[in-house]
Amino acid sequence: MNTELPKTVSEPTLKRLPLYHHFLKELLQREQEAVSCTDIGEELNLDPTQVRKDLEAAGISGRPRIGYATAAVVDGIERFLGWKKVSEAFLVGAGSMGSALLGYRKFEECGLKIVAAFDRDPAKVGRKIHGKHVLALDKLTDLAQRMHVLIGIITVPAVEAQAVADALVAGGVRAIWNFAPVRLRVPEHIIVHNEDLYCSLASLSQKLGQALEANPAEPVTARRLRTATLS
Amino acid sequence: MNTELPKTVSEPTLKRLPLYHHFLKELLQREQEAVSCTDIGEELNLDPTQVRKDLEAAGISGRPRIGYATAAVVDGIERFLGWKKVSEAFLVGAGSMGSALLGYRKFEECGLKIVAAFDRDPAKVGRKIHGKHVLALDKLTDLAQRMHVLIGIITVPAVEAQAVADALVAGGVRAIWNFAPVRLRVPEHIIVHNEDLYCSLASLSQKLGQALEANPAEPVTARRLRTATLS
DNA sequence: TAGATTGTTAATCGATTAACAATC
DNA sequence: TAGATTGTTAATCGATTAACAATC
Repeated sequence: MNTELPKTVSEPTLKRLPLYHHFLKELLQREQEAVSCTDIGEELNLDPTQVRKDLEAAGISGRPRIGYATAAVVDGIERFLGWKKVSEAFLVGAGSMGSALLGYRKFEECGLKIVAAFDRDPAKVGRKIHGKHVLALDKLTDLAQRMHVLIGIITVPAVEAQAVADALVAGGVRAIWNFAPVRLRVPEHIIVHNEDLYCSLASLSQKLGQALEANPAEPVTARRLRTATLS
Repeated sequence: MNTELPKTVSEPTLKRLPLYHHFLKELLQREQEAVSCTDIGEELNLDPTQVRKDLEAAGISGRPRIGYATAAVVDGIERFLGWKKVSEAFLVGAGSMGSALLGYRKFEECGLKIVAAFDRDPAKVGRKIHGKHVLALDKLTDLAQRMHVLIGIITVPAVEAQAVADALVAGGVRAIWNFAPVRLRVPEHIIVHNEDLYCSLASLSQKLGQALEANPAEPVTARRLRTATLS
């Protein structure tokens, strides 16, 4: 009876959809009711055909000659990305990165509600960060199970990440957003997204090196000035 | 005279190299002097041929039957990624995310040295975060210019990001690591890397939604228990 | 009607994977 | 020598881009 085929959508497409969403929300505020792929492409520096393909993948259609109805696209993207029904998450590791994430209020508009944080450090347990309770790490699995929390966010140091992942999986979590610079070993059916800043940085670093090689800068005299300035 | 052709290396490859680096450093500590692509692939769940191709792209070669010399690979990756010569960076936006990044000490091992932070907020200016001075935002361009800083890290709110990018570019920065959820408009020769958490989250969220549709969980009775537990 | 824009199919491009020869 | 592993070329796969028909 279900006509919808579970065609999977490519990662690049999934990451572009929020960009469209963001732009179209702006257009909505300016009360622009229709938009073409060309408009979107120009704003975001993307090929119009690619935009059209992405929207099609998200199940959104427009009308020849008219374009897409702005509100319909916004709504369609939200629905497609699962932003309508918010999932609860536990954040593990209330360090500086964890605390920063606890402060991202817009996550809730993107289907993610962090309901509690966990930390090993007794000094942090019992406190609140950005309005969220910090609980003891050893309660993680049990609470995840009882509360049927679906998402785990890992912001602990690398060495602890695997143990935390195990605890989350034991607690029945279905997806893990991993900020620790390690590859986690988890059962196949668990969705893992790695947010490894060192990997991103590596790519930036390499490109900068290439660019500097091709077109160096910074004469030595300037270097000397620099040292004087900072110290 | 320069035999090296500036063949560009793909983004996926660049992001895998740090993974190899991390694993091989571990092997080094265990004094394992040689390693095969199969070993690496098994550890990181990657195709051995892909590993070999990646290493080749980084200009690293091994020996048939023996494998790769662990130390040589570690060194080769560091050299290739530009981790040997550290570039200085300014971080703009000393909020929670900015502060978190200021605390990442390992960045220096990856070619990135954050030398100062900037913020609009007078209450933050003059203070130190993780040992780095917070300076007034209006000094950004001038200081970047005089110190020949090459990298800018943007951790300000979305609305301010473009202005900050402009200031960084005016200051002569060559690369921008952008954590604000906006697409920046910068001259062509500037390298921009977007670290848009909402885009990453979107992809996670969509996949979770798909997975839940295929295999739902969480009976209503459990939901009720949950509410009782938290409040 | 004419023209702009979507929808859709085909072509291109690039990355991954497979096959196999070279080599220690 | 035999066998394991690299190096390298070919095949596959998937995403992007181009071409063009359909349509309002």
